Amino acid sequence: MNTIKILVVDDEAPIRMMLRQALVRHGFEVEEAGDGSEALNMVADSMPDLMLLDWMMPNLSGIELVQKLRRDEVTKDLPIIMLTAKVEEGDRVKGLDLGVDDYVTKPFSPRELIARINAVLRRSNPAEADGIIEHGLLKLDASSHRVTIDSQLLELGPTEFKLLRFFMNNSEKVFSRNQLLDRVWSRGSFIEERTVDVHIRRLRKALEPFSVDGYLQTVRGSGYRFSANTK
Amino acid sequence: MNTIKILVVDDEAPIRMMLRQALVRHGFEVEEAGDGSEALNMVADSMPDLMLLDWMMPNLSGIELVQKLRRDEVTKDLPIIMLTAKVEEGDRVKGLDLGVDDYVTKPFSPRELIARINAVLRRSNPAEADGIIEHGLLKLDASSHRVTIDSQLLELGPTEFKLLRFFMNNSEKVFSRNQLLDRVWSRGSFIEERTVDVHIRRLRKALEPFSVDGYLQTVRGSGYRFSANTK
DNA sequence: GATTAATGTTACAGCCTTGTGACAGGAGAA
DNA sequence: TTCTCCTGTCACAAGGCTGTAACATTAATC
Repeated sequence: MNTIKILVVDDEAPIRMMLRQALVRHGFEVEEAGDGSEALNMVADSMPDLMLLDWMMPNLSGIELVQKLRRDEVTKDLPIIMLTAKVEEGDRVKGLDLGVDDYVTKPFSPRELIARINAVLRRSNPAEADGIIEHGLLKLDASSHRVTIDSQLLELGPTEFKLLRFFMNNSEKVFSRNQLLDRVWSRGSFIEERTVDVHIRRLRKALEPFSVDGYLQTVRGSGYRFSANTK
Repeated sequence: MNTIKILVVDDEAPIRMMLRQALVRHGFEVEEAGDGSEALNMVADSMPDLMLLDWMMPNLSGIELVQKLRRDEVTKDLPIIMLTAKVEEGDRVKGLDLGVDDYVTKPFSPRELIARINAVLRRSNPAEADGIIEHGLLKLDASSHRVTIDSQLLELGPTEFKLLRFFMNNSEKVFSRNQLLDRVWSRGSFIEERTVDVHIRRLRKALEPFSVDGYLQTVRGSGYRFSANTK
């Protein structure tokens, strides 16, 4: 599981601390900013996956910060959850117009906050619903999460499944180990390049009893390639 | 694709305006009603695809409106999403009993609203309407709320029933715990993902004495799948 | 053919996911 | 009220998967 980075923006250090604690406990990576302009820098620097923003802040207010982010092409889709002390009609409407993704009103429980965060993250995901991909005897059905070869069901682990899906969606192209780590393992993890080799090996072993081999090809010095052409 | 018509029922014009704006921007067709009786007329006239209903309204209240609609054969399946000012346990339960499809608590973001609307529409589509579904030895009669396996009556709790019905209506597809929470539990509250596991377990336990197992399959790392294929 | 680098294979300890039973609280019935 | 059924959560157990290291094998260059 890749770690998700959350930027906490609040002018009060104790509250940041509390939030950090709750978030870290649930496996998120946390960064902090004490005011709006600091937040802008951090967003530019490390592009978090989600921003938790206190509504009331000195200097650059929450409103302005959100406006700025929304205007920028790069950050206009950054999921933002606002923390509000209480529901004020005026603020609410403003926030809605700006495109904030969700509100959490204080006081809130850590669990609720986590649930909201997960909901927003899930929603902002483009939903990776593919269809059925076929290459020769190999058939991969993403919706049922099944792979068959010559009508025989294959047993694959999660990573092997993702790897095979990626290759079948990008056949005939060579990918370096690093590219594969980026695109199959999803960023954020620090994994040895050689790990890819091992998973390739596992995939090959799963296919071996059925096919005459040749789907997963090694391109020495460059990486691997999936090819439907037998041989 | 057909444009989808949404009826917005709220007594406050500014809020209707705001909602209209958000909905139109996402490609929906919008109609408005300022109170319950007006809403009844519009439903009769133009049969919208979904109704967005403010819980607090003068005259005909939200409760009464829903009751009336649910009693009428023509409108008893009209998807309804309620807008509530805050989560009141009592109201929520009442609403669930009446057959409201989902809740959105203010304040909410346009994105969240749109997401909920799409979720409800998606859910109401595959006609999980009453009917008899059969998969192998399993037979589920939605109208009489009965499940039999090999002609033996099964005792299921409300949640297990809904879960099984959902799976039987969407067999062979893998659903993540979160998807299941969205589509089987009316997601007004925040529920732990692992809760799904427990209900799966309860369902399996209920089926166990009869079948040779294999209906409810675990897809490690992804979720669960219902499959009629033994194994 | 020898040397060196790259890739194939295997084994394994730890982590993560899932299975499972227990339990407290809530809602409804008696 | 008290009782019963149901539900969501937790804690622990079990087992599968994963990333790495270590060793074997193959390819490339000279």
